[in-house]
Amino acid sequence: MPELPEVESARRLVERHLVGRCIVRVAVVDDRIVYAGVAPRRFARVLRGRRVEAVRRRGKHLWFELDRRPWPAFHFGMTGWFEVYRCPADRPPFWKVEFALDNDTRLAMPDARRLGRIRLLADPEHAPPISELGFDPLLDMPDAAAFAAGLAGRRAPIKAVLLDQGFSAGVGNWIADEVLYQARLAPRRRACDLTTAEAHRLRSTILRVIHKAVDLDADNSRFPRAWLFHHRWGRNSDAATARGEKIVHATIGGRTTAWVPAVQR
DNA sequence: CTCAGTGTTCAGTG
DNA sequence: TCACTGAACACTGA
Repeated sequence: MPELPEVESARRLVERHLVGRCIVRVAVVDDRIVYAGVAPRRFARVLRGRRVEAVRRRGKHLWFELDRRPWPAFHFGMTGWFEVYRCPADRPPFWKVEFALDNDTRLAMPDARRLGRIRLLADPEHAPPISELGFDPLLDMPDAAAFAAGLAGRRAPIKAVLLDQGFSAGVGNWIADEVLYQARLAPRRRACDLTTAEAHRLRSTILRVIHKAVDLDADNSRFPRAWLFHHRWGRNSDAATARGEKIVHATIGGRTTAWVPAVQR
């Protein structure tokens, strides 16, 4: 599920259903991996009875503002997400936490692979890991000059830099590939070797792709057909874009990378 | 049975 | 110290 658009979609879901409501019960599972730095039982005890005042996001991290600190913070890893329902029987498999609200609504976070994290922090925005994030393209994208300056100090492949959450928070594997395809940049190019014009093109492409995905509520079935997204999955050798361009798969920045050599330079 | 995967962290290297 | 790379983490589904 979780890159910036999916997490923003989850944020809006929770905002619709939880803001202004009180948490009457918190159910937890005893999972010391997903719960990071807090015992699940304490997490439940501290949050019961609190009122939700706002839901915030930065990069792939999301947290609740409550009427009293500390506040819960969530990261979805690869397989986490939020589900809202009313009937207790609809509690999803692999759930890690379930909040019951004062209007019979329930919110659960399932995470099959357990790479997600649930924290309890006095000030999530100003504590690691959120405080160590770089810019968020939706919240505080730097201007063109500052963006180019950021790339100039990096010798790693541009793909690896985009994946670095300390550079661009919220960009994950498919967004990085999509943006490089649409900006016509080869993923192995060193970030510091991009020209000013290429850096500016990359910056505006990041904005365009992320805004579009968010506008579509991260529903990938509605992403434009011309996007690489629909054609990149599976490392099959006959993969091609909608325009018939050959897609190549490689490992760059430690992740599977799909790109189109005929278009990306 | 094997392996890849919409992610992050940390040890090791230069 | 910094930047970067690759393995580890943990588990499902193809």
